[in-house]
Amino acid sequence: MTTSSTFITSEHEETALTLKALAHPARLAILDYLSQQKSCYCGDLTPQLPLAQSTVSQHLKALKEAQLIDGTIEGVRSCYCISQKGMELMQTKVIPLLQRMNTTVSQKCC
Amino acid sequence: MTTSSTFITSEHEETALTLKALAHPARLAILDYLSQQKSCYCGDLTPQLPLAQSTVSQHLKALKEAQLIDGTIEGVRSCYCISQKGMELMQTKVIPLLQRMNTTVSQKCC
DNA sequence: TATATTCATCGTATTTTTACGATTAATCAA
DNA sequence: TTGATTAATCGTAAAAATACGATGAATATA
Repeated sequence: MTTSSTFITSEHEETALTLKALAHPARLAILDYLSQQKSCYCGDLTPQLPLAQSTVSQHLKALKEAQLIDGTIEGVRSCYCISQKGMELMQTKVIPLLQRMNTTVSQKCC
Repeated sequence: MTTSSTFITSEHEETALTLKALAHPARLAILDYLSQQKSCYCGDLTPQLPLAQSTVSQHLKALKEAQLIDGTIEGVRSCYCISQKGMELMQTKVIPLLQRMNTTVSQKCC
């Protein structure tokens, strides 16, 4: 892990953590699914994914640690949903950073 | 690497690759810098980053392979710039996927 | 031509990520 | 109470990412 400097800012550090949590096909698929389903149980995901139950649980943990989803225990099951706080983070931090890279360069470089 | 299914689509696979390239503080910082500078040489970056020259070169390679930057050899130096094609990809693929997760859920789940 | 500069690549060590099966804890149903 | 279900956690193996120094190829300069 690199420490933040003038060049690498804490914004870069923090956003990289969120992007890292997003940067896996299964985790993107889970988030995509949750955005349609409002909520689901871990057990709903496992049969749909080409992954073991323990692996799915690990991915959910990663998403939760990145504040992208919320999870609650409901009896014997665990219910997950998109995190409002996480989505705000996306809107205010992640997407703006990606957006500002797109400084429509008029002429090709070099 | 997981293969695409109905649940994990090729969109998820492809976007995850782009996000993975973005998911590092140094690479974000480089892209951020390039978005302001239009172009720069590898040698401009190395002294600003807390990383060895070979490591910076590796990060540039990763960004190039993800189509996020273009690179051209200019004599003894290498000139890099934001890739227009990559930015289109961001606008049409990556950001839309992130955006559509934000289905403003009215009530908290679970 | 000889030397210096720039940067990619190679080899390698370390850390992190990804995945699995086995186990455990908690709850539910019979 | 007993047995089944659900999902987290543990231990572990394999793969990928990250980092470095050393080297080499190409070009520029003296």
